[in-house]
Amino acid sequence: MRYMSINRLALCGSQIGVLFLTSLDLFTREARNLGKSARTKARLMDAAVSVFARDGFEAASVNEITRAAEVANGTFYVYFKDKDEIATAVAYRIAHDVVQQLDGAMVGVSDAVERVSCATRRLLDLATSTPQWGQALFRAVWIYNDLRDSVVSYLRADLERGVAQGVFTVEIDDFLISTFSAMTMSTLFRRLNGEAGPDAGSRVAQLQLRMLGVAPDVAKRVAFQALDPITLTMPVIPREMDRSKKN
Amino acid sequence: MRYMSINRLALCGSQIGVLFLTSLDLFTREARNLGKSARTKARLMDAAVSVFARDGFEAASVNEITRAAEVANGTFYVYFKDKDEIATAVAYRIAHDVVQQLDGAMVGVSDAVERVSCATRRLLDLATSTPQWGQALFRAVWIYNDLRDSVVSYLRADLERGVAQGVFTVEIDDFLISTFSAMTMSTLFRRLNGEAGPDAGSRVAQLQLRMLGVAPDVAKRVAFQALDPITLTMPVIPREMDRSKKN
DNA sequence: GAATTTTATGAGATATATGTCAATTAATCG
DNA sequence: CGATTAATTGACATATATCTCATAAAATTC
Repeated sequence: MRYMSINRLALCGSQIGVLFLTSLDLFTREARNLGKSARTKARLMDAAVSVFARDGFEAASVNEITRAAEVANGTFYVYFKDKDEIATAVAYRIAHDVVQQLDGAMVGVSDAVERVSCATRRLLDLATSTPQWGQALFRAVWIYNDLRDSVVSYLRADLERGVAQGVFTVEIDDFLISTFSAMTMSTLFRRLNGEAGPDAGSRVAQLQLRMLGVAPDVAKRVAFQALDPITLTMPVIPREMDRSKKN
Repeated sequence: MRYMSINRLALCGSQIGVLFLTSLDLFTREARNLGKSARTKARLMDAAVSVFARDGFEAASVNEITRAAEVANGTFYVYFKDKDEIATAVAYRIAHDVVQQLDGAMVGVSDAVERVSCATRRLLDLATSTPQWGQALFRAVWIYNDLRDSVVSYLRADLERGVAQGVFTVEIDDFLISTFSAMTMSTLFRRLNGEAGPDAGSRVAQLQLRMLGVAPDVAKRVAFQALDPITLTMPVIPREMDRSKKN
């Protein structure tokens, strides 16, 4: 599955740097050196990502998750109170990874117009490179408001920077952020459903820049310019991951 | 509930004309002169609107619908095969009403910029004036693609008109339509959740116009100008509504 | 390797949803 | 009014989901 990124790279020649969100069994891998209980919990979380991506949060059932994780039904309740608890656990973790990767991908970019455009494009590339996680992110963002807020926190800063630089001529507030995000998320949705191609990121970035007040020719140039190679793409460092779980 | 429109009118003084989507028990009223079976079916559909709006399509159950309609569980299955069938029935009807009302509200407007702005603003006013129907519309649009297409069919025409007039400098295709719609729907969502005020329609229309290539000052003026009074706001005419139901 | 602690299991109690149908009630008609 | 047709009912069979808990298995400790 990770190899999809490579394929996409071949299709979209201009793109040299690629962000890796995570492999499908990230949690399991991270926990491979930890105790047994941590490993089981990790398998459940990986399974939850798959099931949420396939069925959505609503339709997903604990049974499906335990079946996917190949553990007994009762095992689930050893580690999580209910479906919501595991949902928040994986959703927040995905958001955390996304923010971290995006931050890392933009260390060298200082121009507000470029930053805003890059963020949108890279978020889309990232979420599309591992569709399961992309789906989970998409669904989670609709449900958890504070999670959405954390994902867009850097966005607000970039938008305000642009206003300060005089390149954005629009009032920055919750309404704008929300509309901006909706454009990105709608594109992610279409991208994941195969209704939009690899240039969707650039197209929506272009529209967003125009909306913000960037001149059409500049918007086009920046949104479609080749992305710089990623400087740091080191895999996520395995972390402790709260092994004491008996609440 | 219908009186909310009046309150909103008071808050937003510039608005003289108001579109009425429908009252909460539209189907029942329409069927009041029809046979008993048509009336029962209508009660179920009104109940379905309430339940879908409250719980969403996924979480809604047939039991909840029959309870709201004050009929026995078995009665439901006399009129509908399952939840999906009643869902499509009410969803398509709402979309039909919306399109009809919007068309009527824009008979006098010929300028593409004004038409696009008006459509967004009036759709939002319409859907917000009867929140239950607005919620149902919002959820339905996510689920039924062809329904969304029908709601935005007039939009595509207006956008192409604007390109022909030289006021929109953007490529009109499915991607643009979808992004444009996402902006409107996101605003509807926030409006229904109380996260955005009555000016949200104008604000999003302004952003949309900028995105399409309209100069910022023009976009602002058109999006925030007072809406013309509605010329025709006659209530929906009670119609036959397929009384022969034995499939 | 026996004792102890940790982890996993799956049957089962509880709940809720779907869809059917024989029986009942209401409406209509001659 | 009695007969016939239309409409409604709610119990029931079926299915699926949640969460618990006594028991079993596995891992760890001494």
